[in-house]
Amino acid sequence: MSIKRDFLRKIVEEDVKSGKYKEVTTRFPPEPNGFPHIGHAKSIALNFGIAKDFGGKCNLRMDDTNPTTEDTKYVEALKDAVNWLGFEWSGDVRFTSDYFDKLYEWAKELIKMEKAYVDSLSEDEIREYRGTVTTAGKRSKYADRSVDENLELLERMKNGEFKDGEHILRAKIDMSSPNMKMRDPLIYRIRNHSHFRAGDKWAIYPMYDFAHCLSDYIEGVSHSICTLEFENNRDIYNWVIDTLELEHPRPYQHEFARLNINYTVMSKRKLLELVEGDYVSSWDDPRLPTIAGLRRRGYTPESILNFCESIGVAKANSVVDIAQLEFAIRDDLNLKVPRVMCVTKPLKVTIANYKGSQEDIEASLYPKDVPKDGSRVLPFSKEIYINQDDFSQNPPKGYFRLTPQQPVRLKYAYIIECKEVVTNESGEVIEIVANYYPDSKSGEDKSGIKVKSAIQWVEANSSIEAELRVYDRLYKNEAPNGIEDLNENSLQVIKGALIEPYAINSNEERFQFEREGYFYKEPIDYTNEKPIFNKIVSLKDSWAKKDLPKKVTKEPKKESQKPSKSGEMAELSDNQKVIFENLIKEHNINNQLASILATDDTLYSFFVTAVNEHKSAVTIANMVANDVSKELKVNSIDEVNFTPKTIALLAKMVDEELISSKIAKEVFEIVVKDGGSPEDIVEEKGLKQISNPEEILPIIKDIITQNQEKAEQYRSGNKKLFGFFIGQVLKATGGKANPKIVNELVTQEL
RNA sequence: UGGGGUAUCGCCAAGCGGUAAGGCAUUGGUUUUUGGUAUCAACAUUCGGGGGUUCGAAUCCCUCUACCCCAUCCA
Repeated sequence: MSIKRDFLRKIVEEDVKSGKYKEVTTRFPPEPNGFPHIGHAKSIALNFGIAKDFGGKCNLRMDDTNPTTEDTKYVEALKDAVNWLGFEWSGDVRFTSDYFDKLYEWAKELIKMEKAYVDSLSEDEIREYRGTVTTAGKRSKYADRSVDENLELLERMKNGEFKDGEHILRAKIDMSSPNMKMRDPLIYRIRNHSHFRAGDKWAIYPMYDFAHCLSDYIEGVSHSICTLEFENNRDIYNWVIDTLELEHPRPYQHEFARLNINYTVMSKRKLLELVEGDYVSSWDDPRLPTIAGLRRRGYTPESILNFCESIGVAKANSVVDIAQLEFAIRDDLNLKVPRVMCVTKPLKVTIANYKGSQEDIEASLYPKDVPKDGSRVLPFSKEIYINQDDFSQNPPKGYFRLTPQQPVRLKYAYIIECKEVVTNESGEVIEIVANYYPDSKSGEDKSGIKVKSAIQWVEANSSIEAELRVYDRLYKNEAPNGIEDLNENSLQVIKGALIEPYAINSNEERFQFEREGYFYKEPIDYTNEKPIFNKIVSLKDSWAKKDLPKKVTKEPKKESQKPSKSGEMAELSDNQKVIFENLIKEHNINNQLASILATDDTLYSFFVTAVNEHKSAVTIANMVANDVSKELKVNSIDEVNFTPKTIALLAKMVDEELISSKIAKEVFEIVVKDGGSPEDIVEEKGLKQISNPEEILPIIKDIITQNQEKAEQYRSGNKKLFGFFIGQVLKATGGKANPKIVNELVTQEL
């Protein structure tokens, strides 16, 4: 288990530590209504990864509660994806549909508790009754049906006695809840539609909000991890479990940000649009971010897992740069796959002074920085092909390849130089006549010629023609909206590329075509007669980049924000104004503090009571407005461990310089957590402030000696380190040293 | 507009009162028979803005701003 943990793993870790759960159980719960994409991979990696890290289990559950959209082919695709990524789910694949009976019983339970009712409003009426985000909704007149009537209706709904939409089962919660999701959520709807697994048994199907939490509960899930858009649903999740009074341990829901990648789309709807509109070949089109697509393109599971790990898990909506994914696959393949030579745009080279008919050159499959062995035989003869890009008659500055003036090495073979350029009638170079240096053979070079680069080549007779499918980003737009943003050049088919025999004859599936990129034997269309390779990703190319237009640097993002009025404050009522003025005049409290106290009755009365105990308005006001207010955000005043007296005491000790304000905060936190009186805590833990320089000085000297280097840096201008020294001293004294004195002494000593 | 979230480098992302981690990208140097890899170095005096508290604030408090989610009988 790595030391660095995302926030979810921290939550899990804490739950494990506190003994909340005997075992960690997570689940990956897709709806089988589409093909999984790399966003699912993030979720898979997370859920299965957490289970693995904590020695728990992870289930694979098909959330199949909507019979009209789901299909078994998606179930297979989902299983494949999990397997391919290298994970094993615990037990069999689960289906929410397996729990339909249980779920139905719970629904009846809710009715009996008068916490659910059958509503018979129309769809439009329901929407209307729900209200809006700013106005409360109102309850349906059907909400008062008797338990028996509800039970009977539900039974008949289940048996298919009604048409779709005629009735609906709703939870009875709160039609004026600020959380729209809690306005009597729908929990069962009529769907006279057969289910791909349950067949025609049911005419009603549970809704997500009812089914999901209970399915988690049935499976003994401890941590139900989902994406951010379900944050609002968490209240129902808890409501259902609480209301049914299910026994502990019970699952809790946690949310993280879903994955977005630039230049592509991740939503089911948009992906479907691409496939159905024939903008791509199918769900496994190598340009798609689907697992099937990535897989067909040649991505390895390891690279995707590494990618998922590199992007982290957090709650901020974000868009990951596609370059990060490309890095992951390059990084993985670099150490794994053999190098091979391929000429994408062949240019014939005749070696005029080559005497023999053919020779075989043995060449390593891996560069020396890849710790793998293996070699293949490279035929060489008078007639070879090089890439058109590797020859130039008018080379740009810094061009390392073959020119009429500049020799080049044929990788693993000889150095050649251009003797004659043959052009066709339109002036295009169609052939090069070259000379080679017989004594320049790779590994036994005695020619003494220095070349700037070594290029790939293939021998004319033995090389094999192949088709290359080269993919570019699917969209030309970083944040694509729709079809109009598609990159029409996202697929480029190169026919007539020439490739060395080894690539065809070996069993390897992935190769690096040297100086070109990583390629994958097209898993479906490849035949030995017609070899086809998918380009997985290109190599980094700092030469090609030079010609590219520099990415327009965005204008400085620090757009000036409207400067808000300093110390802006809430509108005060007349009564509050009086208090406000009084606080400022009588107690010498600053505007902001006064405003906070004046606008909050609880804080104000807290303040007044505390000041009665100890007449130190400013100190107390600060503590009340900062620390007390913080606690009261979480807990109400009646359920909290402290009283105004606590604060008064603390303020007194601070005023008397018995403790520092830092320690006061610390003590306050202890009181909040465990209760007790401040004085006892200070006494018990020996937190009294040390203000005696003679006591502090040796410690400072010690720390400076231990950190000579940093002291030096400080003296030569790195003033940031001041805080470091203060921190060290305070740490050494357990926070007890009087920081003011420490400040003075450290300044003096340094 | 009510509620729920989120803001730290071009892109991800650590950080939880004491020196602003790391990765990707970018820019230079070294090595290199891949313009690849590896390696070294540079890249946030500042954490959305403004205030307050503190010896000290990305971290605590107040306030403003921007963006995302919620009014499917989808999940």
